[in-house]
Amino acid sequence: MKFQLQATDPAGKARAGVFHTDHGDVPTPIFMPVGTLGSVKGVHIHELRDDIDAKIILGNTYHLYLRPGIDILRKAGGLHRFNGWDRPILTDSGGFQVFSLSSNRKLTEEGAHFRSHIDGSRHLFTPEGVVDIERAIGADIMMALDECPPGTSDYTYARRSLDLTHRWLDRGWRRYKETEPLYGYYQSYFPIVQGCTYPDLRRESAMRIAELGADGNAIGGLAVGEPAEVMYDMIEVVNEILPTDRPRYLMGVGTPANILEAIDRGVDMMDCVMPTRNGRNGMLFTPDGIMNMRNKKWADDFSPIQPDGPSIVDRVYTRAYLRHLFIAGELLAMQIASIHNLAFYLWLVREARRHIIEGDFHSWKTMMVERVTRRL
RNA sequence: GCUUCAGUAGCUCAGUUGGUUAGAGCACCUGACUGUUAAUCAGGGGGUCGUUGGUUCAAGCCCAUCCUGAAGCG
Repeated sequence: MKFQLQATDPAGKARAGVFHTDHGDVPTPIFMPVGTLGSVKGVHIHELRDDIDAKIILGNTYHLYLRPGIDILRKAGGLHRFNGWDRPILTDSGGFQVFSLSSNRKLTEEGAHFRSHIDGSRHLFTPEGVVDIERAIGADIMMALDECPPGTSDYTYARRSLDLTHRWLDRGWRRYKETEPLYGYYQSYFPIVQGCTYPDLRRESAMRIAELGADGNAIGGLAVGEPAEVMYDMIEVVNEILPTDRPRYLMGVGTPANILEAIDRGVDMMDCVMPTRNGRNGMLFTPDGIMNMRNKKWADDFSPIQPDGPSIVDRVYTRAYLRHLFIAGELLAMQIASIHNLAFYLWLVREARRHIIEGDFHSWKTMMVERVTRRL
């Protein structure tokens, strides 16, 4: 059994559990820092493990395939040996990159044809090929190749896209079952629910995905422009159907409030670039609200970033100093902000888990959502 | 003292044969960012165009004057 459910919130659908991997256990709910190219931007492994206490990080198939390339990752013995991270790694399939970032791509039944954003070279991602790449990367959790359609897609497009994603899923799943890990440890394969903002498509997709019996199931195609309430509705629709004895992974979400609302609706895993990207751009997430560290009001605030914060950076650096570093364009500003934000996100899900186990998650969540959305 | 060149936004500078509310980059202030092509992107405030006078329908631009700075010559 890969996943153990430990507690369910009596007032909602929030769950606490543990996902077991050969690189260690992941307590859920969990937030997973994004490390697209095999590095969480601006954050050392030491900080990630010992200060932030991240339990699992992401890598990206598209980016790692283009650079450094699969040969290098095979020679290295997988991404864990390459980047020094000895805890679990999840790889996104690259579907999101191919579809939302590359303007020069074409979809066929076979797969996704695209051109490298680095040198313009032509490539083809098939569901089978992506499994092979993820085997070479050595991810503990491999994501299926899907199409992530725009949030504005009409029903006809959403219908066609979903059917293709399902056919691709069958092919990827078959390849997954036919192949073995390269480095001696187990790898899971997570399918992804799509269906845009159409409840019937979401239900159909969730049923199709549930039938596979994968170690975990993902919800994709959300937070792509639709209102948050619509996203929450789609999560509810899908989680009515996805099995309760497997973790549910909401891809690419989100703000601290999004994360709490998702957990409240039975989501167990999440990832997002927000804590690192927004951190690099001067935004800090805290239990008391959002701070833009470039704002003048912090110029002479010599109090710590967050006096009782979970990270060392919260306690040793002042707000005035951090603002100075941002205004001066110092690298350290981005490092401090990234570490702070990730430490906060990990603290938030640890607290969520604690409250689920203690049985008062729902009321705690309501209070926290109000707090974390304030502007400081 | 003479000659030449230069004075336009906080800084460095554009500014056509004179022709609408004088522009850029940086800086400053403020937003945005959701399975990372992002130390990125967007917006805003800010100018008696060195001074005074003249020519002209109209002057940052032409003429004179003075002020300031740089270079060269005595």
